[in-house]
Amino acid sequence: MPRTLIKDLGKHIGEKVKIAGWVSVRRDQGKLVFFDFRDRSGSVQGVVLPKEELAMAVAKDIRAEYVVAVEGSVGERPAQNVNVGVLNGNIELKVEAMQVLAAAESLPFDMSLTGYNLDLPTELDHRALSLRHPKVQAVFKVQAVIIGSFREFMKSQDFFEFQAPTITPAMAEGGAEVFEVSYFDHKAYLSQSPQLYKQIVMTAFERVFSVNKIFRAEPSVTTRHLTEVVSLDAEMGFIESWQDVRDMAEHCVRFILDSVKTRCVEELKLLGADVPVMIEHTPTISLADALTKLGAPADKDLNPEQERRLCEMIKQETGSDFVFVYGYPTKQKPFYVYPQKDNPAVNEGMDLLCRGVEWLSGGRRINDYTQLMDHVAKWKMDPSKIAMFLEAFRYGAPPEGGFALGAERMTMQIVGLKNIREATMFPRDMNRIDGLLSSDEKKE
RNA sequence: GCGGGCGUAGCUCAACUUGGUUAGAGCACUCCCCUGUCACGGGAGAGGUUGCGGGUUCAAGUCCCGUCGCUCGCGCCA
Repeated sequence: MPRTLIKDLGKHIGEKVKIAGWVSVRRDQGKLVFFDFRDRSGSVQGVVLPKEELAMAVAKDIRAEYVVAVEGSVGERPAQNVNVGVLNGNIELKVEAMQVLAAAESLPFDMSLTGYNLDLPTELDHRALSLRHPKVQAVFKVQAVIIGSFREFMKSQDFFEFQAPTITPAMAEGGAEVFEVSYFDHKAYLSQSPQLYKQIVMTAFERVFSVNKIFRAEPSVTTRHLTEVVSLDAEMGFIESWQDVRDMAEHCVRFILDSVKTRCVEELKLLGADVPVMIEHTPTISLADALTKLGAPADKDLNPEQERRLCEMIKQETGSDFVFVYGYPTKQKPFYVYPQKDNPAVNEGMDLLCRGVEWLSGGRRINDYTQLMDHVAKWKMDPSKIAMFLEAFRYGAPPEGGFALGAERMTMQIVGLKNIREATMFPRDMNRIDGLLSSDEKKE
């Protein structure tokens, strides 16, 4: 008999079916035994009646997370036992035969829907198991929709998808620390950003995007930093100003939020998620104005506490959970960021903040080769280390800009998690690569 | 790197403030009971070097010092 998916059982009332999946829980009533069965499509209650002696004999030994194949008939539940508003709440599988496909040892923690409550280190130490919990699965289903709808949106805007390299030479883009790789007889580095590559590819394909892992060797242990993250990158030519980049970024984020709201209804409900509000025109404020608003010294960047306060103020004034901040000190940002024409000390870089956390950064880039070389010199960079990048601009590059989104940070904030590690299936940080590094031997 | 918090059963937590018989509970586990349960219910049982080391004391899970680990905040970082 072919396998029927659990979500389709409602179409087979009165029929004999076969399902296969995991046992979420057994409720033993003595003469009656109930199960919740689960497969990739959903859950259903099974009941083993006393007359099914063979099935009952098997059922008595089955515990949570056993993998089973079950044959039986789909029946409507007695009226008083219907669960309204739940998948298969009106039906149950009357078990006639059960086969154990794989046994499971007793679980190291409470996997029940109501009792699941783990400290983060325990959740991560047992990732293979915690990944089976509906609430954990919901987080990663939302994340898959975020990344998928980023792709969908960029393609709808005629952006070309390319694969950025992970192994890079020493480009010294400045900023973040990089991981060194032993590369045959040489040193190479893990990419901390596809920035220069996406600009190169832009000069050939005009509008480009990439979805790839980036790596940062920062000694940061915070609730919003990882050493390995998914970066959603976009770059576009023929802009007139940085506002064109902002508008594209805003449409992109709006599309992603709308996709999640329509495609992840059950997941958001299960997680009790409060999706951030994006209003018609996202408030946009210069860094200088933001600092004035906060009563902060004029020459600094926003610290985390100020980012939170700014977001709270904007939320109160406009109802928006998002705010664009633009115009950063030119010297404090990478060499490729475009300085304002009338005030070159300030650039056309921008960030998108949401509820105190940075979701996106981007802006306009320098496309004029002479100006670029001038910055390379001022930033004391070695042109031979970024020769490929410079070549793209030496031979004609349009006015351009782009942005990058952090997929894990978006996931974290959309579903309302406190720690980015919960929004990452296999998080890497200073203390952990799957297991805790402190339990390994240190390298000499 | 700096500062705070925490470390008790497989998991989540009590007991610590004010040191005092045998360190408790829920879930999980083992056994028993239950014909309509809703990630059940009832009964019994097993499960602990209180992270580790030292100190104070008649007596330390509890107070002190050290150490290791985790965690939160800052810094760094986008």
